[in-house]
Amino acid sequence: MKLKELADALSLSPTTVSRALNGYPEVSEATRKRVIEAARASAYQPSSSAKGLATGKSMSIGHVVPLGHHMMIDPHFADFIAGAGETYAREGYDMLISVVPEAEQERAYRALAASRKVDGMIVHGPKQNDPRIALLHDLGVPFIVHGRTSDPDEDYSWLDINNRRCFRRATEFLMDLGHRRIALLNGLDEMSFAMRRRTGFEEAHGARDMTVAPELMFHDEMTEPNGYARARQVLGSDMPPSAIMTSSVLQAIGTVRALRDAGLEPGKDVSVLTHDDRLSFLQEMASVPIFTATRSSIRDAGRRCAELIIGLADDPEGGPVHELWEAELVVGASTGRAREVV
Amino acid sequence: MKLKELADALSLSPTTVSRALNGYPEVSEATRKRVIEAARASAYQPSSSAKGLATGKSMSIGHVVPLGHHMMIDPHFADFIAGAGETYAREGYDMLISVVPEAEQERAYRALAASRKVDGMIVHGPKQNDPRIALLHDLGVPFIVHGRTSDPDEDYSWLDINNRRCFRRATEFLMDLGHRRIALLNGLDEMSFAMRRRTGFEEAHGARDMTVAPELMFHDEMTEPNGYARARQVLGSDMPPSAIMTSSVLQAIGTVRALRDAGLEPGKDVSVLTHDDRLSFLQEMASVPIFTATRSSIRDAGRRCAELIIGLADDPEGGPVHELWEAELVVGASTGRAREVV
DNA sequence: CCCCGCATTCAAAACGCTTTGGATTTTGCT
DNA sequence: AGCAAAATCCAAAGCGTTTTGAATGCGGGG
Repeated sequence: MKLKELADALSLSPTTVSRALNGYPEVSEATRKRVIEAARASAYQPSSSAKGLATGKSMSIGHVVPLGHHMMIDPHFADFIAGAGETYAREGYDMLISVVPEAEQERAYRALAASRKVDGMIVHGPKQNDPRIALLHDLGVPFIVHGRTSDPDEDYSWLDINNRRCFRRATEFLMDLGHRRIALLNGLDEMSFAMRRRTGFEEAHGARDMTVAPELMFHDEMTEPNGYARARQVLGSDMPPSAIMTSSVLQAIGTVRALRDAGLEPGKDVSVLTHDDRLSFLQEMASVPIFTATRSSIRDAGRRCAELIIGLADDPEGGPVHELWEAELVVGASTGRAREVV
Repeated sequence: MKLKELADALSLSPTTVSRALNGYPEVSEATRKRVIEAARASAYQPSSSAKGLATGKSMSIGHVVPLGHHMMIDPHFADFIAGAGETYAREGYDMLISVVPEAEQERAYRALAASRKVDGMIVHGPKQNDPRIALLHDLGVPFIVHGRTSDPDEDYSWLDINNRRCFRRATEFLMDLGHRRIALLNGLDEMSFAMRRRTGFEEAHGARDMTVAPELMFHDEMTEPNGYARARQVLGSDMPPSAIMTSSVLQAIGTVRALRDAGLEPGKDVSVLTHDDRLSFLQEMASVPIFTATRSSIRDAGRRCAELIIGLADDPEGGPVHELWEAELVVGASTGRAREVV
C-alpha cells in the first residue's frame, strides 16, 4: 500500500493525505480523521527510504561496536543497549548496530555517516585519546559519547559517571575500615574510565599519605575469569591485600570464587568492593546486597544517552550537552573491618 | 558529495558513474578505474535512502527484542548478536534492532515490515506456539527463527540445536554416574527450547524406568540469582537431589554459589551439569572446564543465522532452510559419581 | 566507401514520499 | 451583498539513486 493508492481510495491528493498523517495544520479535522482511519484500516506505512529521501532524516541512531581483543561483546554494553532501545522505541527511532573488528572501526563510522543511514551516533567505550571524536566532528554527524576522553571535554557531548570521585570515596571507605593494602582489578588501561578510577584510587592513597602498591593494580578485560585469575594471583603473593576493589561485578564474582577456593570468606577475611553497573541479569532481590559497591545503572545511562542524541539529531545546534552522574555507595555483605595482621 | 556532483567532476553522466561503481559490464575498464578512484578520493558514498528507494532493498536485517518480565536483556542474546553482527559486517549489511515491551511486539514487526526498513528478520526465543511466525508469513518478509516452535516445522526457516537429544544424553550421563534424583533448573516454560530440553530429560528417565520428581523441575528466567535461589530451595528440601542440571551457565554459577553456601562441593557432594552457550564473557582458558556441559556456541548460531537470512533476502524463493545442530557433551570438574546415600 | 554490429555513453523515467506555490472554497465583517 | 482573509485542497517539483531505451563513435567486412 503506497501513499498514492491510499489517496486515490479516499479521492484526495497525496499532498493532503501526507499532511493529514503528519499532523500538519492545513487540513480539516474531518478529513484528517478519515485519512487516519483509512490508513489504519489498510495498514499503510510510509516507505522509510522514500520518507528518508524526502526528509533527509532516517529516524535511526547508529552504534558502532568493536569486537574487542577476545572478540567479546561486553555484557555491560548489552545493558546499555537495552536502555537506549527503550527510548528509541518510545520516540519512534530505530537502533542500527554495526559490529566491526577494531581495525575497521573508522571505515564503519565513515560509511554510516556518509550513507546517511543514521541521524546520530553514540560512541561507546572512549579511550583516553580517542580519534573517533575528531572523526565524527569532521563527518558532521551529531554524536554523544558515553564516557569522556582525557581531552578537554567542552566541545563534544557526553554523559559520564564521576568515576574518579566514586572510586576515591570507595577507597576511603575501605581505609576507614582499617584496610591498608588494597588491590585494584581495573578495566583495560586504554579506557578512559579505567584511568579515572585509577586516579580516584590513587588520590585516596595520597590524601592519607599512603602509597599504592603497583603490584596490586591490574588492567584487564572485565570478565569473571579474569577476576578469578587476578584475585588468585594477589592472594597467593607474599603480601596479599586485605581488600580487593574491582571495576565490574563480573570481576567481583570471579574474585569471590578465588576467595572461596582459598578457604577465605569475603567480608570477613578479605573485603571485596566493586563498581556495580546494575547488570540486569545479575540483579538480586536480596535485602542486603552481596557486594558493597559504587552503583550506577548503565541501563539508565543508555536511556538518557538515547534521549540526548535524539535531541541533538532534531536540533544539531543544540550545542554540546554534558551530564556527570554521581554513583551511590551502597554497603553490602562483602566488606568488613580489616583483619589485624600486624 | 552526491552522484551528480561526482559525475560532473568526471565529465560523465550519472548513469555511467553508477554503473561503474556497481560493477555493471557496460562500462570500459579505463573509466571504471577512473570513477572508482575519484569516488574513493572524494569519499563518495551513495545515500542509503535513495539507493533503497531505487532498488527496493535496504541492506539491513531486523531483530525485534522484547523486554522480558524483569525488563532484562538476555546475555545469551547479546552473544548471538555479536555473531550475527560479524556476518552482517562482512556482507555489507546492517543490523537494526527494535527493543520493545512484550505487548507491542506485533506492532513492531508490522512497522518494520511495512516500512520496508529491513530486507529480512530474525526471530528470537520462539515460544511453543508462536504467533509471530504466522504474522511474518502474512507480512511477506523473509525471516529465520533461531529455535523452533512446536508446530510442524517444515514451512518456515529455522536453525536450532537438538535440545531434546542433548538433554537426554546429559541426563543419561548423570544416571550412568549413579545419580537417581536429578533436579532441572530450566528456562521459562513458554519457551520452545525449554520444553524440548524437558522432554529429553523425561525421556532419559522413561528409558530407565525412572520417574522425574516434579518438585525438582523449575522454569525460570536463566539468571545467576535464580539459579542460586532454586538450588538453595532443593538443597534444603527433605529429599535433596544428588545432581542438578541447568539450562544456562548463569544458573549453574548461581547453583555453585548455593552449594558453597551449604558447605557442599560441586562434583563431589553434588554434581552440576549445564548447557553452555559459550557466552564470551565467561570463557575460561582453563584446561579442564569448570562445568560438565552440553555445549554449543550461540555466537556461531548468530553467525550462521545471519548468513541464512541474507541468503533468503537475496532470494526469497530460496525455500525454507533448516539446520539442526548437535551439541557436544564435554566433561568438566562439576560432575562425579553419586554419593552412596542409602 | 558504406553499412552493420559492438562497445560506450547518455537523457529521461521511475522509485514513494514531502513540500512549495497556487488555486479554490469557505468564513467573517461591514 | 461584497470583499478580504482564512481554510482547505491540489499539481508539480524536488530528494539521490538505479534502470530503461536510445544515441554515439568505432572498427571491420563487403
